[in-house]
Amino acid sequence: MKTWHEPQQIRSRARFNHILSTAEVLFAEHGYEAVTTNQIADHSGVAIGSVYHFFPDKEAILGALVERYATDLQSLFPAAMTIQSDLESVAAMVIDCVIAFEQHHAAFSHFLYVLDMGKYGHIVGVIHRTVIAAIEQVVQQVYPDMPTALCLRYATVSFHLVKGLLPLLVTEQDAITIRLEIQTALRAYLRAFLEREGYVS
Amino acid sequence: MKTWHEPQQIRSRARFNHILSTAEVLFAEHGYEAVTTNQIADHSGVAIGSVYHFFPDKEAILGALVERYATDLQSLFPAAMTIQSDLESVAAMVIDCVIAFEQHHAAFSHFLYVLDMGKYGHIVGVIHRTVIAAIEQVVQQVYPDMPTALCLRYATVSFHLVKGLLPLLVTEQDAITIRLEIQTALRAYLRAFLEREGYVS
Amino acid sequence: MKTWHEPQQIRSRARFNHILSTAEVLFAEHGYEAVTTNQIADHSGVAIGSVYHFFPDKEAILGALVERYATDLQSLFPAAMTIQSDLESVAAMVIDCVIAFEQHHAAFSHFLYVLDMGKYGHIVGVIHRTVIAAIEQVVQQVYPDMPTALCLRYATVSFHLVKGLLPLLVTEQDAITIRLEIQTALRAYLRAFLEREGYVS
Amino acid sequence: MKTWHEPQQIRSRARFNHILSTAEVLFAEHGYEAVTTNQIADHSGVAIGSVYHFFPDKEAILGALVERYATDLQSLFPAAMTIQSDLESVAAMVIDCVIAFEQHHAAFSHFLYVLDMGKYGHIVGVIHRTVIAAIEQVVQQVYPDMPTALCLRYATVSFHLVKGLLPLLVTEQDAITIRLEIQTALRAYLRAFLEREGYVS
DNA sequence: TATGAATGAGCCTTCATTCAT
DNA sequence: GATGAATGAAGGCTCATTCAT
Repeated sequence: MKTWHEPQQIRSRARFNHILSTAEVLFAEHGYEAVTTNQIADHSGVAIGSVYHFFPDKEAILGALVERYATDLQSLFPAAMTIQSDLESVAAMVIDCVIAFEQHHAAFSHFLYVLDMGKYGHIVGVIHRTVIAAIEQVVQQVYPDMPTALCLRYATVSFHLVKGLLPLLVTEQDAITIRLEIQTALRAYLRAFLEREGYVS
Repeated sequence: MKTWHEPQQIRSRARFNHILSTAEVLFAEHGYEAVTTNQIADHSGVAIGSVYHFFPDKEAILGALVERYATDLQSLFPAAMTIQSDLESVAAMVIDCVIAFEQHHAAFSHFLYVLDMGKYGHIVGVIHRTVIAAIEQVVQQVYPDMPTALCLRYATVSFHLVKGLLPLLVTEQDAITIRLEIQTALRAYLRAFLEREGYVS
Repeated sequence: MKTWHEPQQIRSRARFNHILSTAEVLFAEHGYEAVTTNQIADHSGVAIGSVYHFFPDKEAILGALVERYATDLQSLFPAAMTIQSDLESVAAMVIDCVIAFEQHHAAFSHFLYVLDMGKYGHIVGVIHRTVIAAIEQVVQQVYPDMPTALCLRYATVSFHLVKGLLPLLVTEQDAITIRLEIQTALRAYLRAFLEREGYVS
Repeated sequence: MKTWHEPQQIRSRARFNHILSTAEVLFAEHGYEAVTTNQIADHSGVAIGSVYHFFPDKEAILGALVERYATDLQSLFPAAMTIQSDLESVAAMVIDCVIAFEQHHAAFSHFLYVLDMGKYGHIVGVIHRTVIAAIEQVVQQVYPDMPTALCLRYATVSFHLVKGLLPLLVTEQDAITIRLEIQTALRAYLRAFLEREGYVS
């Protein structure tokens, strides 16, 4: 039996979102594993039973948050990217987009950089797939005759390239320089990739 | 004659190493957090008390293993590499070196890719620093007049670039293609970096 | 004209019975303890609050169902049975009567065989008493001058004898043989009892 | 990994038995389901962790107790029964044996009469099988040429017959009379069974 | 030194019941 | 009357660490 409910009413949805936002803050601050469901309840000003009224288990909270992020993510990229016909300048703004996104989605970097993919990949994976799909789509639009598989490969690699570099923005002291470095790397890879595959514009 | 007395220090060190190697295998298979200290003891054929005789706590086991890896890591890049004046061909070898290293250090990829840096960075960080230092050193030798800070930056960025991309070798189906892609990215970044900083050969 | 007003009492009683029948099915399938009040509400298509409108607590649902069974139980033994002067052939029918009853009262065997009497005896006990009273009455009619206490004792013992044996019908593979065995036991005890007490026909 | 241990040392075995005996008393008094593992720990004067050091989970405590009972059961029946060549007099003492057994095994009747067989049959079943096997063996010895299947059937039915009647000793006020009644029933069934199958002595 | 039994705080989850709407 | 979101005590179990032998 489903003892939990996807909220339909306004009141319910407010509560649902409230719990989710509380969890978001806690996840961002202490990490998913370190946060207990009772903490989420307490900080939400809600009984633990209410948390389990909305979510079947702890992982479902993670899942709901990820889904929320994935939704927001979909309205993030296309808007900024599709207009540009120049892939290089697209590459330039991707990083800024992500950084901006992180600002308004407290737990995003935790999901992206620290959560164990082997353990939570089946949940967090949507984020990866969403971003990769967005990149893929842009590339496909600019190079309509590029094979899908190739688009996907480029999207996948460049996504992980940026994903691997972004944490340096926090780790290293000179964020501005790092941002430049990431752009350099991303653009360099793009150019090399296109050249190798014979798509030199 | 006390010939039957095995020197205590040696026996001790053997036990220490044995426990560590057992932990290595377990960490590699199940991940650091999932492994219990009692498991390590059992699989080592040693009492849990003995584990705590050698290591003050669980993190110390991680620390010792990381240190062992850091030591081995110093001979990561063969001497031949530094001789190469062509950094591009060096870049080509780096990936193979790391892959080879992973083969003989079961938990390496777990430490590098999945362990939460926010939580264990103070322990695992040595690995990062060691590899980065190695890269830095190679670059410094090829470009003796490049400022240290710049060398370090290049080393740091390229390290994270590769670190971000390597997991794809396991995730994606066509490992050979991925390896090519990583090399492309690494070389492209190197070239762009040198060009931008005015070190065009 | 308020023809569109369904009489409240009837609607109420219908709801009551509906909930009860739903609970019956669930109890039969999963057992009383395993079924939650929310499950009963959901499967009834009724709000949990409504369940508690009709029943003060979970045990009251059990109680109402038991009472319903107890009522039906009073017509357990067909009128024809009492006419029979031969108690042995009566004994032959008893088992079939109970089996037939079980068929139309899904949770009956659960109440009779698995529910903890120490915990729910004060509720389920009615069933026992009703059946025993029915048996007692039959015996009394056939042997009008048998002391009530003796009738009661016989009824009690033979009831528990059958109750102890009936579950074998489900447990053991050859139900037909088992049914024969139960009849043998029941009749043998009857004969021995009558003989011992000096009621040999 | 087995985090719990079957105790080998004397100290350990004492603790193990102590916990088990505490559980026995609690099970007997409140029933298996009502007793919490923490209660067992508290009443044992032991930390909850110690309980889980010896038993993998709550059901294992039940299992260990059942096994202990099954062992004791095996030394109970043969001794008393095998000597007698007269099955009827054997039947006479069986009840006394069981009653005596119950006196020294506090939770026995709870296991036998109230524990849900559908849920715990896979654990408690050993008791059933042990007793049935004992009866079967005795019958086989007295009637060596009776088919095994028939022996088993008799053993099974007579076991459940007694099992169904024994609780009356506690429920009803006149225990002596009930005991007589049980013996009557058991003997009557035995005689009828033998007669029907053509084993009249 | 080596042993391994013992510890206990704390985690995730369930479910009968209430009460404001 | 009907609704169903909200409650929160309580339960089974884990595991890093200690310490008496």
